[in-house]
Amino acid sequence: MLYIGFNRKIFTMELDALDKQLVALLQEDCKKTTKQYADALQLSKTAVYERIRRLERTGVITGYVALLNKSKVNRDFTVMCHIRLVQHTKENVLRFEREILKLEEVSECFHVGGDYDYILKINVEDMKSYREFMITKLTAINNIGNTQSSFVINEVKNSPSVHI
Amino acid sequence: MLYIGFNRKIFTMELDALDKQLVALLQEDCKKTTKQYADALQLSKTAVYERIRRLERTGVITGYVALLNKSKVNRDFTVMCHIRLVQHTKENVLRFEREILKLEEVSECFHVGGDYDYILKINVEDMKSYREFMITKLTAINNIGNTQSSFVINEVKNSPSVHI
DNA sequence: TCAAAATTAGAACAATATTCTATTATTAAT
DNA sequence: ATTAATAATAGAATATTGTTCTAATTTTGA
Repeated sequence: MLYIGFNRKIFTMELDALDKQLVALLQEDCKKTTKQYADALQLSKTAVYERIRRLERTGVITGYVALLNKSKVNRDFTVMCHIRLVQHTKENVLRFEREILKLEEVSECFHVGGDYDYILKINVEDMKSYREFMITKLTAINNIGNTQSSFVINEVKNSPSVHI
Repeated sequence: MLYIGFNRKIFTMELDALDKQLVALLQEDCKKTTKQYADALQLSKTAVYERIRRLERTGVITGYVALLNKSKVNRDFTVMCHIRLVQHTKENVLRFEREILKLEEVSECFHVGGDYDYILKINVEDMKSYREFMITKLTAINNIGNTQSSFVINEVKNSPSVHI
């Protein structure tokens, strides 16, 4: 697979069945010992070690992070916020996205097609702090047309991993 | 902070400034050495080691995972799918959520208030596979009223971490 | 103010990651 | 199909880091 262009993917690394199994395990828990992954895959420590290094080197694995229980840190009030811009000039779009990146309450932000222009996931402590966030930070950004907030009643599933 | 009830949080663990710094570091990169975190926090290895263990033991940290570059594994076609149910009986809701949990293409699913009942994040290879997913898996679930798919044009921000 | 409990530092030890060498398997060209 | 070159693997050797231990220090609560 070959793409032309600047900063685009040049090729898709071929992952064999063992790589896929390994990636699945690492997406579940990246803190097991090499030996544990090796036993699961019926390979030697070295084989697994080299495969992980290759996945890192080729950019398949981008990092390793700790996950938190949001309720334990008082950030379990989640809102999906839909935003419509007034005007879609390139400058407006870029400036909006730049401003959003500064907001620590926003954990996800997607530019989408359809009814609204952006869908954001926002994590705060409670409704009061959401209101505060809205009036002092979000709507302070220029060029926002209107917003629609969908409050999360229940997190059915929330995983950073992708099935391959 | 104290709550009454079954399966609710009993107390919120008090995190001091060092804990918060540490959690922030671990959410960025959980594979550094204890010594590296210790240097950053101006603490000894043991102090950091014990703090991490406590964060794990008290459930603040729920796990450690590898993050992937979705484009490298051909799962960079992302769709935010809004779903309305026909009927909201308890059984219908539970059955719907149970079915959603089985779908590996769905990485996030939130039960929300507002215009729609559920907002899903779906990761597949391309539009063709999304169509396939829609007609064979998603709409095969009973009790779905209608859906609205917002295709992601650009991921402005997509992080599993929360700012505390 | 004092005793009890928790936190921390530094050393000692155990476990694991990483490197090295040799062997085996895979690939690509003839 | 054969062979040379390359890549992947296993097992041993080494280096690094995680984990435990002990003592000292700080914090907490009466």
